[in-house]
Amino acid sequence: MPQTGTQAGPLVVAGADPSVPGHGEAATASIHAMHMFSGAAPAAIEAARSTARIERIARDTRIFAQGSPARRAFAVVTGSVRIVQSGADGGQIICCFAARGESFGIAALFNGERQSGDALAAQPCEIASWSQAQLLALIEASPRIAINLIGSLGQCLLESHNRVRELATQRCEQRIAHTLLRLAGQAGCGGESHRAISIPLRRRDVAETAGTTLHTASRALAAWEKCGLLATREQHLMIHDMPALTRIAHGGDN
Amino acid sequence: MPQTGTQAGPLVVAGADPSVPGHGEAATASIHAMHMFSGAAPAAIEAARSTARIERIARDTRIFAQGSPARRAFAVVTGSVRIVQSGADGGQIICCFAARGESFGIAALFNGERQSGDALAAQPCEIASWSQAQLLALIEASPRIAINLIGSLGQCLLESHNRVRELATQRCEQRIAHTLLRLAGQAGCGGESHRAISIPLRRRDVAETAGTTLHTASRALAAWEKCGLLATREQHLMIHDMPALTRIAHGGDN
DNA sequence: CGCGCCCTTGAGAGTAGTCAAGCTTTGTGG
DNA sequence: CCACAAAGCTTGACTACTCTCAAGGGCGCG
Repeated sequence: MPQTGTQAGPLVVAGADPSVPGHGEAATASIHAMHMFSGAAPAAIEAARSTARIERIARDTRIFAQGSPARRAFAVVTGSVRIVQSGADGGQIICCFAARGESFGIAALFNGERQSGDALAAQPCEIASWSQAQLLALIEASPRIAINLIGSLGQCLLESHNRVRELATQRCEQRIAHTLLRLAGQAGCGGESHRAISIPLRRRDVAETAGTTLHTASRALAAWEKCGLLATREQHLMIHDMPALTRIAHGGDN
Repeated sequence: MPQTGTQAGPLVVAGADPSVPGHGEAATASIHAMHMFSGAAPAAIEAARSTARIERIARDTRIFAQGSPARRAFAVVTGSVRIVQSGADGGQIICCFAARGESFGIAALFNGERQSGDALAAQPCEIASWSQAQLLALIEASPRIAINLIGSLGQCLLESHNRVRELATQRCEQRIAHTLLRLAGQAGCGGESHRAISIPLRRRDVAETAGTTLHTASRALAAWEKCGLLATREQHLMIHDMPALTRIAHGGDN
């Protein structure tokens, strides 16, 4: 566990933009707003602010690699990140997306495991990170941070269990619908029935999140697009009829 | 959040055996050995010991119910627990098993979520539990406990992601093999090539863990049993050829 | 003895994966 | 500004894995 301060070594991040010195003002302001620090002692938040390494990441750049030992805790300041796991046989899935304010790369941090997937910038990002030792110190100063992390890891786990059940028991179409609803909940903006997903999604991404093939996902989305249920514009999905999607997700039509 | 001490109300546990007063000696000794307390301050462990509610649970008894608010943290003293999630459509899966020394019911604890499944005693159990407030106090006294919980939740999450990938990309047979290997790792005893799984498993359990139907699981296990790869005796699985199973799991034969 | 639970096995059908081809859009370099 | 290449999307036809439906056997327990 090297480096303690702001002398950011190029340990994990390729493609960091050096035009950002390390502590952008806008970025540090939003550390308050992060899940993991909500309700923490002001001193701990200040410490988090001053020890954070903040980096600007270009789209599709890798933040950490599958199989590498987990040495840092990450959180999204702006943009979004997707975690992609590849199997030995070439099979790929998207484990999850991390949106603004969410942490990622925590699951393997305190148990000696290796990262279960590549973390890739789904769009241009600012990413904050802390070394394991720094995070431990922060938790020591304010255990509330650990509680928050337990809460969000738990949420991921519950969600993952839902996904497992859907994969095991539901039709492709239902799973794709669920996938969109989940993403709309996590990173959507708009009203009750119209919602736009702020993460760029190719067909392939939808497929790998829903656990199906590009072809099947494309067929379903094209069909829904045809009947006005949703629309795609430059890899951004807009849902025009949430109730109908919900009905499909619940197996309403067959 | 009611009750604070040892006046155990029948809040969650049905079928508790009243012949156990509350603090068995053997049970409290093994609190030391639990993951969640490993490395914690002795005072915190003592506090954990003195505040734990310990209950004896009969096989197939429900410890908490899917959809109920999470109010307590649980850990297995002896026996094993399975967490079963049921969908609105009747589809069921086994989210995970908790074996000796492992905690469960934590995922929904600090985020206001509800339990994602029923917790059922897979065999006669002794279960320790603490209220949310008690656990918070323990963590305050020794943040190491929170770190341990983050570690084990993280491990569950990594495992769940692996399961998702397997469900999305692999054949039934491979998934069943993976399931057995995972269980052998978690609750197995024996050597390199011969291993017995100490959790009782019906065909149905294997199916719901691997994400397939009773029938498909039965066919695969019967075939493997026929060629001496494994054996079943009274719902207990013994694997006789781990390398061969591993080969199947990796798609070795097709 | 009969009922319930668990396991096995067979036959048929359908969802979704695989293979294949062509279209649209985007970006790059001449 | 156009040509070409690369990436992404759509669609069709075929195949097969696995689910569904169905029936029957073994075992323990009331």
